[in-house]
Amino acid sequence: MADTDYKSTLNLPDTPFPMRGDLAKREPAWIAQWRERKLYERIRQHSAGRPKFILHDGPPYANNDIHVGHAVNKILKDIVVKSKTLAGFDAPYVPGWDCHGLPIEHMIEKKHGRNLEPNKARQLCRDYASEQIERQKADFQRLGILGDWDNPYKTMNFQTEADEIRALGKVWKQGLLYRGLKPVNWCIDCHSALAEAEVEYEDKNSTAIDVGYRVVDAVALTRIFAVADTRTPAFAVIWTTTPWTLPGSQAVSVHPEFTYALVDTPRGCLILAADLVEACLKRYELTGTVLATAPGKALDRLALQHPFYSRQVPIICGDHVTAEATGLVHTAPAHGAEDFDAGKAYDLPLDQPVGDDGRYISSVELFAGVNVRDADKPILALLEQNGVLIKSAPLRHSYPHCWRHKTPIIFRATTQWFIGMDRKGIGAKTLRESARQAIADTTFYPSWGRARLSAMIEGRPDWTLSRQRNWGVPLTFFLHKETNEPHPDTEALVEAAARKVEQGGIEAWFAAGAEDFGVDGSVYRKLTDTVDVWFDSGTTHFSVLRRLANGHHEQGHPADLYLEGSDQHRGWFQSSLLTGCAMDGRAPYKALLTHGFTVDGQGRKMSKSLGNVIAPQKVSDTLGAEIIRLWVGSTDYSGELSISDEILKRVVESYRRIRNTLRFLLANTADFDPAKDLLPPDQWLEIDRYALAMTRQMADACQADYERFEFHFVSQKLQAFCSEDLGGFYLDILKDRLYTCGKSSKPRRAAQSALHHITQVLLRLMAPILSFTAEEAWATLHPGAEESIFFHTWTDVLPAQPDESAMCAKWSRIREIRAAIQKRLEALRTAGGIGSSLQGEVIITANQADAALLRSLGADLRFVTITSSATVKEGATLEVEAVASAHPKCARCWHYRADVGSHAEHPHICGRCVDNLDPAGAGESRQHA
RNA sequence: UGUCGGAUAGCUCAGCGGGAGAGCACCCGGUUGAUAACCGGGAGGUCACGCGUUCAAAUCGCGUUCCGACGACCA
Repeated sequence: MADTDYKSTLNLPDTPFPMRGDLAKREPAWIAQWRERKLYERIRQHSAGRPKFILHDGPPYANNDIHVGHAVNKILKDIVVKSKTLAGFDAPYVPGWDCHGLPIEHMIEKKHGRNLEPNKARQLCRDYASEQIERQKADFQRLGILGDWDNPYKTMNFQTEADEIRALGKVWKQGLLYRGLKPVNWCIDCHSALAEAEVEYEDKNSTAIDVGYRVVDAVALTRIFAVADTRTPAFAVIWTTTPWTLPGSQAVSVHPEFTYALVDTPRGCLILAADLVEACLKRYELTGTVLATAPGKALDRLALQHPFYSRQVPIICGDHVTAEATGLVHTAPAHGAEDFDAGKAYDLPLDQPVGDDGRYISSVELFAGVNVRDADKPILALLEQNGVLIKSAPLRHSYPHCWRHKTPIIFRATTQWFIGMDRKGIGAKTLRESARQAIADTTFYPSWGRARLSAMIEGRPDWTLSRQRNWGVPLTFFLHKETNEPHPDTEALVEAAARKVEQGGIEAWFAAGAEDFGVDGSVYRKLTDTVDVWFDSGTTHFSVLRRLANGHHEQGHPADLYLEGSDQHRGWFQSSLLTGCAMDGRAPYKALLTHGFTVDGQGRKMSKSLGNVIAPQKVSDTLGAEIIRLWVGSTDYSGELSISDEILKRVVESYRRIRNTLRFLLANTADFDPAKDLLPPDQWLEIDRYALAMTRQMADACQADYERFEFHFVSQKLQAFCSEDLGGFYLDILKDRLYTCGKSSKPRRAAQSALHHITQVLLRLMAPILSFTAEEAWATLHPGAEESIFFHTWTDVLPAQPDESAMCAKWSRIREIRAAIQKRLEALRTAGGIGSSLQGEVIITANQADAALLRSLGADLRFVTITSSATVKEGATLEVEAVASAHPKCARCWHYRADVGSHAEHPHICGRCVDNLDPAGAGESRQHA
């Protein structure tokens, strides 16, 4: 036989599983196949009857295409659901969408104008939301997210709208809902009140002004300050950054405990907080002398002249006044929460000078029709003209903005519906108290989420629930036209409204008249307000989770997990908590998991102007969705998630390693039929059993990582396992046995048995993250079958071995010694002594224990070291001698052996190859490696 | 301005009181029977900075800087 012919006698790897994934091109076909074969439904069937794990989807808002943040969120959810499925749970996933609310209504207004007939507007909103949902849905599915995509929940489904009305009824029944007049966050562009969750702080340029309110009663002033006379007019000086609130000014507040000074200046006598006199005078560029001081409470009710109206306003006392600026605060009850409270205490008029559109109403002298945004200039001019503008200066400060419009909001007193935080509800506890308890009963991943949510609940004001908009679920109440009291049959009427909405959607409520509910329309009026859209998603635990087996879904309540970005502590986590506590006295979730936001490689936010935006659609189309999945799965999401082209490139490299390891496993078990060829571990070689032990430990650790939702540890472990334990050790050593031993020989079948188990475990462990690849490999293992990795669990795969820990200890030491050997061989190689390590022979000197360890491997030691000969000597310290073999190279197994040529029939191969080639013989015998 | 979180190799991340690590990238070499793969070796970090506690600190404490989240600054 010629040298080259021996190659055909080897068992070389063979598999259709390609080395390159070609992911971007092939993934869509997988997704199509999953849909056709109804993979999600079939997983449901396979997991029927198992304990449930309910991840309740936080609904993304049905507007705009998805960005990386969406991708991160959905992929994390998908990893959770899939890992729970593999862990032996029945873990359904029903994606949802948040459909009502201003942003959509605004889009429609932009497109079709503001004066649409309300029902027409609602129809357009509905259609628009549906379109957006379809776009987002396609992108989510493209990421490999498995779920009930044909039956998602939408907050605009009639059923869901109706159930939200029922939820509202429940909150009302608990006595937590009330109607009240008070200043709320108001967005001029929205024409609507905003909830806390819709307000964000941004820097704004304002004009900060110091305004003098002339003291009307000079006699009273001299009495208060115990001075003889103030020859000049006296002014109480206030400082404000919102000149537009001055038309609403009804008082000037001082702190009762502060000391105030009467300061004689060229501008007249100024009343300022004593501690701030110096700073103020400097700011005003004035000189002055303090004539006298008096406590704030002595100024109480001193009459002042409004800076440009004829009315007089009093000085009042309030603890909200701080020792800043002048120490006096102008007070407009319609424009601030504290002002409102102070106004209430002093029975001040609650005039509302600003209308819905942000313009002063017609009764406002001098400024009727002026938008508050344009009011600074005329007001300043007027103050100047009246000689009461003491100072004005631009100021850049942080100011509340509408989170949708990014425009500054105003405070404006309006009549709204609120959910009271401190009203007694279930169990005679206030909502705040229930929420506090519910937070204590919730598990947080990571743990600091608890402190964050608590702090928010402690500090938050009542929930402003009503909106004066069209595209939202209505507050289905009837109020008495004179008393504004709700109808006595409110509970029944809410249910009647819910039924109507169940049939015809929210449109049905708006279309109906009071008489349609048997209510006397001459006495009661039907509300047309809608609820804050946060109430929609905040009640999905009721409208979606509670709807057991009624719709397409059978879900559970409370949910096991809510998983959202950290912004949802003030959003969905909180709105759901409050409605849960209001309705059930508990949170609708058992645990909360939160992830950070996505930033670029330098830690900067993604923005179009920076050009650092990474679109998930683009990554899917170039590198493949699998790469985004692996990126998510290998990032610590508790902080920020960095993504950039370079980072993605690294992820691709890391993916290749795992994929190729898989390919090797598949290629070397292609001829292996576990039904016929699988050997039990006690018939394996020692190193195979060690490989099994390693795999088991790795699997245990990964499963624990999944359990704690720490997926990046899983990715890290899989990567390290493939590289170090398999590629760099076990598989490298195994090649000789797999290739050169008889195809069906016991040593080879033992190796394949181990590889079979490793493959099974590896695929299960990677499947939640690398779903496309795991399914592709699974299909390779089960050609033509209606199979899926997700029909299986990872709980019962690996046989346990009794001596695992001893075995691992032993082989760890062997690997350490092996590293020393490789170092020595490398030196020999660099010196030109050898090329391949098989060209080398090693003599290992080791202490007694190590020597015993190595000798226990017998003749198989040379296979572990991948040399042609390895012998052991006992000595004091570990030393390795490596030399080039003097023997000829076996043409078949490439080992350099003395017995090459000793068989006449096979003059170019070694003894064991001769044995392995003998069809009648037993083949070579191996015990250890 | 407050609270919390983070700062370890080019990248992603471990380590959390006693040797500074892994994977990927990089350099060198081997192999050509995992081959647009695989194996070996190497280089690369004053573990943000400073001060403390300790026999010993990346690891504990305090402070500083930077980054981030969340509050507040609404009058």
